[in-house]
Amino acid sequence: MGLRERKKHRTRLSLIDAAFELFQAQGYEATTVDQIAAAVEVSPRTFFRYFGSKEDLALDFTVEYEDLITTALAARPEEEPPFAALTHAFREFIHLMETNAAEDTERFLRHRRVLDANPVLLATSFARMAETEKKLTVEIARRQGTDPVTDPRPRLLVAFVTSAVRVGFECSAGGAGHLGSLVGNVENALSLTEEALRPGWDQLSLGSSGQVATKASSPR
Amino acid sequence: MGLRERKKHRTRLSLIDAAFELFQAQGYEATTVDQIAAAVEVSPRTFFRYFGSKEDLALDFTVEYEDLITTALAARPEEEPPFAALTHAFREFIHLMETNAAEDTERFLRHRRVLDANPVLLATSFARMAETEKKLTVEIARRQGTDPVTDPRPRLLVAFVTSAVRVGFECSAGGAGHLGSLVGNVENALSLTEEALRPGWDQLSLGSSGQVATKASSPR
DNA sequence: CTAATTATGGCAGCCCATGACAGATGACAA
DNA sequence: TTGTCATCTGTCATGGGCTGCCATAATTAG
Repeated sequence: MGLRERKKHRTRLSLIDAAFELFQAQGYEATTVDQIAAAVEVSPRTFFRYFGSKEDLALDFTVEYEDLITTALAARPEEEPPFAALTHAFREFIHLMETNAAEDTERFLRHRRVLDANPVLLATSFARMAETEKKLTVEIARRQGTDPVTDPRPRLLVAFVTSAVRVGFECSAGGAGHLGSLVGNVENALSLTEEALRPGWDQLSLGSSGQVATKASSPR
Repeated sequence: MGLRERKKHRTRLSLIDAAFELFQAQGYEATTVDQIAAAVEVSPRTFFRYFGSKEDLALDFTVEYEDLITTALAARPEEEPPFAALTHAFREFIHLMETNAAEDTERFLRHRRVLDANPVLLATSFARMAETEKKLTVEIARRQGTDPVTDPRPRLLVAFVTSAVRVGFECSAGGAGHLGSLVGNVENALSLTEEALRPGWDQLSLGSSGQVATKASSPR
């Protein structure tokens, strides 16, 4: 890897770190791109060569997490039922945050704190999750042997699990920022979801419909 | 109602209608506030006196819908189990769009089309739904006789149902814009969700935990 | 060392959004 | 009707987010 590339990578990380320090110190909205650029001694114009927008920087990690989750799901054994595969993938992801290098763990918690302090940003981060949901749905549908676009069931399954994770995060939002409670809350939400679902529903074993949607009935 | 107030109301509606016409013609992003203001022959500054932002205008109807849904839920009979109350509230809401005046129905469909064409906007609309979810959760928790902040179960139930509605909308996104298919898809998604959930789970009848979250276990 | 590639900085400009001030318009009472 | 008052509206100025353009400086390749 050449000098040029290393330099770029370093600048990128510097921008992220400087930005999040400012976000924590004075809030996301109150922090201007000029401030971030100045902190790294880079022209504001250059900032936008690294990140498409201030929001892009703030939510940059989401793409990394998307990779982690989708690959975690892909790595689950083929025999595992869809719901178990999904929840285990998410569990693995969360526990990865614990076993990570302390530096990465600290970054993760800082992200969470900034997001929890900015409802709009938090909402946007979940909005970006929609893309991840699509990918997860494709994989789940494959495992269920159904079609991810005409059959809403894999989509529903994915939505249920991601909802649980989201609720788990929400529960930990206010309370401090230590990782343990967050992990516990997500675990708990996933367990509750498992209790809530009818056993075997995720395996499409019964001859239940699911394709009714394509008929687009028009009552009344 | 005085002339002044009528005028304001008329200007407000004109702005919304002009905006959505432009949104459909050239896209949301490509439409500037100046264009909207010009179309209604109003100064751009005045635009911001009616709406806090361009996005506010585009998502204005969400607050109206929030009212409809929360009051629909509140109106459900007290004996009705929580899940049924929720789904019926949503069903009523959707069917209301059908029985509405043709003008309102047309507006509703136009909203959907613009949202479906703008992923960011769509995502933001669901983000705003978070507020609605909170209110629904409070009511559901009340009916379940549990606490909406310490017990994640009512939150999960609400999240499941709203997820289903969202998936129903998604299914209808591409296909044309006629109301029938949308209603059918949402109905279908709700039915599938009912199939997916373990009967009685929403009534917290069993002695299942639910409060485990507060212990914040930290495995590994 | 030279030449091509590429990152950077500065500038000008667009759009969104907000505060301040002044003028216009409707509301209301004498 | 008229005059006062509240409120709405337009204009101006400002700041922040974001982009295109061009010149310059740095890195890399030959």
